[in-house]
Amino acid sequence: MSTQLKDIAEEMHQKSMAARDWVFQVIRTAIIRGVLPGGMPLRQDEISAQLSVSHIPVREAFRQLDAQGLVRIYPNRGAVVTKLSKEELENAMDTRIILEMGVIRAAVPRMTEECIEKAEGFLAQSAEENDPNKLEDLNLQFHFALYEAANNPYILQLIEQLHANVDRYIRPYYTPSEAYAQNVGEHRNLIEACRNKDVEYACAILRTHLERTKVLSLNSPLLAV
Amino acid sequence: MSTQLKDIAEEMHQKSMAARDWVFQVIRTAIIRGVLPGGMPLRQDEISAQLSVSHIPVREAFRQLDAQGLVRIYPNRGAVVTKLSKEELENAMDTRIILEMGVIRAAVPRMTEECIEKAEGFLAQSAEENDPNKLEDLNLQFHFALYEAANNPYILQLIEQLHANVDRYIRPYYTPSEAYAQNVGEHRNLIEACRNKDVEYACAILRTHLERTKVLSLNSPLLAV
DNA sequence: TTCAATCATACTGTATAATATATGCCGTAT
DNA sequence: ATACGGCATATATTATACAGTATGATTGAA
Repeated sequence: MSTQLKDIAEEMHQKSMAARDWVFQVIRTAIIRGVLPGGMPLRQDEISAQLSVSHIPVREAFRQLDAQGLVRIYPNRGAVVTKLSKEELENAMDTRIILEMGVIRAAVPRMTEECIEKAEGFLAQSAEENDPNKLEDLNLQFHFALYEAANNPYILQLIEQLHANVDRYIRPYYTPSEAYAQNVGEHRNLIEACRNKDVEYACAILRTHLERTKVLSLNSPLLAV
Repeated sequence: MSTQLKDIAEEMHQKSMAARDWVFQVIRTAIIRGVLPGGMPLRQDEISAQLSVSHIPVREAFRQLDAQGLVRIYPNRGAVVTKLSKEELENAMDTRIILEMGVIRAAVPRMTEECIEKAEGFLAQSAEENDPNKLEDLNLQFHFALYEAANNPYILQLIEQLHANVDRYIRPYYTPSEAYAQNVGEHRNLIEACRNKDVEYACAILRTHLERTKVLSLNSPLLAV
């Protein structure tokens, strides 16, 4: 685990970034990718030693991670990587469906050809990609390219945050498979509906897509008992 | 301002609570109530002196407040109470509408008589209350009593967080007035729709209610230019 | 007036220490 | 055997002091 965390640390090492933000991003990425598994205790001294910072920025990073639901801080006992129960994941996915259905409804009427072509670009890239991490990123970028037309940064940020919480349980399915192929087909249909400004059809496709993703994710072995 | 912040500090000082959580709640309440107005810089030394803690828990509280959108941290410059622009408030209110419409749709079919009576209780209390702060709390409790039937704590927490962000701009209207009387009427209708398990009617009432609140809030003089 | 150097202020992070709390162990009492 | 209360240890939490640094304002000269 130690070496993997440091790898991510190297990868995240941008210039002119405050230590706390850097620590935050390193841990966040590690959690999303599953490098730090759900239920794992994060000891501040250990993290601060591994990342060569003091425990102060680590505490602040924990605090922000807690606010975003990626870790949970137990008072006087430290931070633990969040491990969702089946009910909690179901709640999160239901919330995600509500948000994404709401945003697509607002987005379709305002969709420009530029948006659509951007989304098509990500879809094309994902056809040539095999790395599951990259595939998941491309999937997210595809959806967000469409959602951006809604012109509501606030809700996009909520969706992104929600995505970070459930990604771990979906990621295993983002690999060449029957389920994945079905995803690609749905994405193509979604683009066509957007291009035709067919709000109801776009909503129907997206709902089917998200409901299927929800069912898949609920079978994840990573869920808490 | 100093004295008022200390008043809230006293009020919040209940059971043994970690300093950071205490600081967080004090500042959060002060912001929601408008005691700390939008745009006001929060200097960590000043806050820590006023609340008799060191700057460490204050920084952590700032971090959490930032994650919840109540303050914005400018790197190396400190925290400033968030002041929404008209566009940002509109985005937040649109998001709120999407979330609350989604949750009421899930809640109505599962609504028990117990839920409804609980909501009616809050409604009755608000008829005898004049303090705007208390009225706003009762309003929130009324809505949440109904939403709880959806059995989705995750989305409730999102709605609560969103509410904390927009409350300031709505609070001025929670005072005996024509607009407020209209609110009460809408609330009564909403309860009847819930009792009849009339999902579509409940959604329609709530949408009207929220859209009206949105329009009202957009007239707030507290908005950023 | 304009631009650049300087300065003051406050944030950011480190190091260290003191305090508080949780947990497990052990012994005693019921 | 179980329950309760101390005790030791590990860790979190906070305080304090201090060094480093970014930012905005000010100053002063061209």
